[in-house]
Amino acid sequence: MPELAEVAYYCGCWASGKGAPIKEARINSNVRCVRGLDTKSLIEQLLGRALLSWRTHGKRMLFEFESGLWLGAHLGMTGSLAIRSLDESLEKHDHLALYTDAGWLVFNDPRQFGKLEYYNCPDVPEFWSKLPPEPMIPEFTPDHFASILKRRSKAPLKSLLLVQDLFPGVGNWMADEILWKARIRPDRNAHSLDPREAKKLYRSIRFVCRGALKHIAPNYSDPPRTWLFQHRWKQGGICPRTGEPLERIEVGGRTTCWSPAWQA
DNA sequence: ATGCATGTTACATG
DNA sequence: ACATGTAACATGCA
Repeated sequence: MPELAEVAYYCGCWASGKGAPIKEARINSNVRCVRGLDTKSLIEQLLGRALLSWRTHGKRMLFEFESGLWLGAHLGMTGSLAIRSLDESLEKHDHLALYTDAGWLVFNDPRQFGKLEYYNCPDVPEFWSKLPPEPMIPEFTPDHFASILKRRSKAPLKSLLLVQDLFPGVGNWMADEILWKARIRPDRNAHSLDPREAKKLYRSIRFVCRGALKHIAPNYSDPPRTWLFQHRWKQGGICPRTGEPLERIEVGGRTTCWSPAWQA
């Protein structure tokens, strides 16, 4: 589920727990999400400390707790965050649960492709400030984009858009949305783009990232029906621009939805 | 039962 | 070393 904007939404789900000291911490130490983690130490460190701040970068989330404890989270394919009220019980796959006066802050992930990490440092961990620019910010310039296209000229554009070091936060539905909006076939490669198409693709990336954040991040509402988003998974889905059937193909090992009459 | 899933990565291949 | 492709991971749902 979670891509750029869904991650931003889930990241905010613990907000009402801000400032509330953690009175109890539980971690399922036998799930894939915490493999290699010293869960005993993490639990000890969480106790008594309150959540101070949170931020996202692409599909990553980072939570700051008191006294220089930072909890990193990735939601994988099926992860989510929530607060469970104190009178309801925890749910299956609540792999991390932090008891506070505001409720249980939980990390839930049935498929366990998500990941939790922690860091001890007074300020934001070093690696965080070195992450590549997200597509919607000013630092993601046309020149930066051009250098990506030049360096990775042979991969199908659909695959390229999914590389997190290049387009942090873009996932399967966003990549399809971007290419549909730009009217470019998903199996084209960067080498085949003329300057006009490259410019169109750049603008589409920015439009989709910003639009997703605007529509989805505040309360998980769907983007408008003018987007491919609302049509892409339906059986017999119709392209909102042409009225013709959407098609599904596999590109770079991922299911890809596109509109043959619309994308060239 | 079968096939598939909005993600990442270790490993294989060119 | 670099770019790209494939399998594997663990669970739920149609």
